[in-house]
Amino acid sequence: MNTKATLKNIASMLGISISTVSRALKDHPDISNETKKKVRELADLMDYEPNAFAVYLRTNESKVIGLIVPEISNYFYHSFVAAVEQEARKKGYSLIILQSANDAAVEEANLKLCKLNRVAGIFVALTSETRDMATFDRIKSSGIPIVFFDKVPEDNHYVKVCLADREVGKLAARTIFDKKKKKVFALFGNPNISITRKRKQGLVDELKKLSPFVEIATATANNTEEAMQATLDTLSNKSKPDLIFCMSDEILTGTIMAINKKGLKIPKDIGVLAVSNGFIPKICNPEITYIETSGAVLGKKAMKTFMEVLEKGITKKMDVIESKLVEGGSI
Amino acid sequence: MNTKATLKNIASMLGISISTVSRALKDHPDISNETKKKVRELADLMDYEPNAFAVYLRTNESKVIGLIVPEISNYFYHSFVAAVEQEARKKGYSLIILQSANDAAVEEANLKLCKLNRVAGIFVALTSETRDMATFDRIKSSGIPIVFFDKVPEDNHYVKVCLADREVGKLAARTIFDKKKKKVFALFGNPNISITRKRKQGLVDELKKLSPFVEIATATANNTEEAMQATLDTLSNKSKPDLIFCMSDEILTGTIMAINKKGLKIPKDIGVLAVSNGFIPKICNPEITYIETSGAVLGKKAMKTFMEVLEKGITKKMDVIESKLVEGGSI
DNA sequence: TCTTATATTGCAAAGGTTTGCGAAAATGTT
DNA sequence: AACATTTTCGCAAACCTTTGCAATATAAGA
Repeated sequence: MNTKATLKNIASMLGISISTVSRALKDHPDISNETKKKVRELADLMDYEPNAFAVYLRTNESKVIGLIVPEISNYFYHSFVAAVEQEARKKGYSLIILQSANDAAVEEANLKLCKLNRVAGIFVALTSETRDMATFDRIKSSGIPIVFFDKVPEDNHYVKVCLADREVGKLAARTIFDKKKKKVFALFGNPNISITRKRKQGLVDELKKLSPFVEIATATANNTEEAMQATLDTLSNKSKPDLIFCMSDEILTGTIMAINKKGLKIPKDIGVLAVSNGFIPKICNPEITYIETSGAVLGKKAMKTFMEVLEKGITKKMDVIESKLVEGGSI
Repeated sequence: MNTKATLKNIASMLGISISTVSRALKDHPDISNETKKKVRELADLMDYEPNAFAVYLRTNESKVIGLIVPEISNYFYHSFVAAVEQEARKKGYSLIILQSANDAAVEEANLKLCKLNRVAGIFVALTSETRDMATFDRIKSSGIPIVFFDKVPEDNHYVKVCLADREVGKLAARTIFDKKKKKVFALFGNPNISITRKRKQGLVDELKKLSPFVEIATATANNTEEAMQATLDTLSNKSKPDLIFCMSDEILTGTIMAINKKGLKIPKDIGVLAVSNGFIPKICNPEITYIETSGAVLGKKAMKTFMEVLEKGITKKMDVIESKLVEGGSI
């Protein structure tokens, strides 16, 4: 390994001072063109890159964003992550990605890690176990902006970017009503998280409002496996529902497996309506009708909000993404 | 914000020197238990965390790993990412995740970013466009270990972790032969990457060896869309194949969509055999028979290899993961 | 020629940590 | 009591960059 490419080495090789080199490289007006040229040439030759750690240490501004999700390998989140990564790069940021494995303790450890890495900001989707927001509050008050997305806290003194969850529920209700379904089995995720409650409320309330004659049964499942089991149970009843509503891709996956296992045909034997980003619905036959929730769109919005927070020092805000119905052939 | 939690502040508050505080916190034998206790208590109280950047600057050892994939939101990779993240955390590392969007230029930019962030090491799955390994070589010779996974370079002077691609092809061939299929349409990904070539070779050669009577046609597709189109074209021929082999989940997705569009039934009208991590095969009806390739397993292996490289300074190595057949009902 | 303004450059401190080495204090040994 | 050991701690340099301010050189003006 040759001499390391540092300001110091460049300076000594050129017989000028470190500060001159530093300024030359950032095109500071104080430096003569001649010197700039010399410096740039040698810097290029040596493949100089400023030491990000030293820069941070001096400027106290890191260009890394922490991103904490319950699980990356999950339907919605990886498209969110992909979008954020892309947007972040455009702004010169990189991403440190952490998974909380739906465990509040791991989530806390991850927060620590973010703090330790002095990230410029943190994006978080809460676990369903998260009760205590104290750590978040501490970090926030230590000056690191936090943007919550998707699984957000209910209090409104945070910066949040999420889906119009209640509207999602309502839209589902209206679809069910329009399609004249009479007996609905609605399957939700973990009841602790706010999006579950909101989607459920939206669905149930709106459905009641639209018609007193639609029967609705609800259940919750924490993962695909449970969703499959719950669906199997329901389908074994003497009086089957005529439509199953699935709150998420995770749930939908389990439901589809169950329906397949039972040998039932969609939509002849049973209808399916899901909330999804569309990937799974589109590989089914017939395609599943779904209410679209795009991780990519949410990701872009989240990054935009983050930049605003950074620039304007906002501490509370709630951005909401609208959803729309995408018709397949499953109802 | 109170006084910042730094060694300096702790030292001055306790009336001792910075070095004593530093050593006390890492349980250095030179320091008396009494002092250690005092220091620890105040440090806890102040919520002290060492400044990672300063530590790095001093020690030249960062605890961040760079991970570059063509796309996160893709079938195989996000489970790989998830696994690596988990293993990395156990070892005290965090992950910076970058996407190369299957663009060699972006890949290069990402490499730069890794270098700039002085990562401890880099995991890379090459894009199908990557021709020039010069940047990789430069980084490697600058002392940053690189572990290639899945889409690896062919030269054997790199550290690689990959699937037994040729074996995957052979296993597919044996399966096809066992199931007595006569007319195979094999759909592969981008022909530039080595795994495509290897899988194809394995399949074609083995099939020839097993029986001269099996007809095989091959095609390539760069994405789901192209795979669907290619499948549609084949299925429109007067003489349909009796089995379609899909090299990856991406391809499989397109093929399934095409089969659905055509209204064909699996396995009655056509058989399907895929290489997959199992997720998509399991939500199909009937479940698709596939040769398993687990991103999670590969991820664990990659992390293990990385630690070896770090500790023993290995510069060339090739780890291979075996695969097995998982029977569904699609053949 | 002397002053004043302008264009260039260098000095040095700061940011927080680690660590080799030397200093001081405590303890042990005759 | 004099010396040797051991225990405990502090000094200061180094890692690399940024930046306010001072310094020097050059050009312009009188």
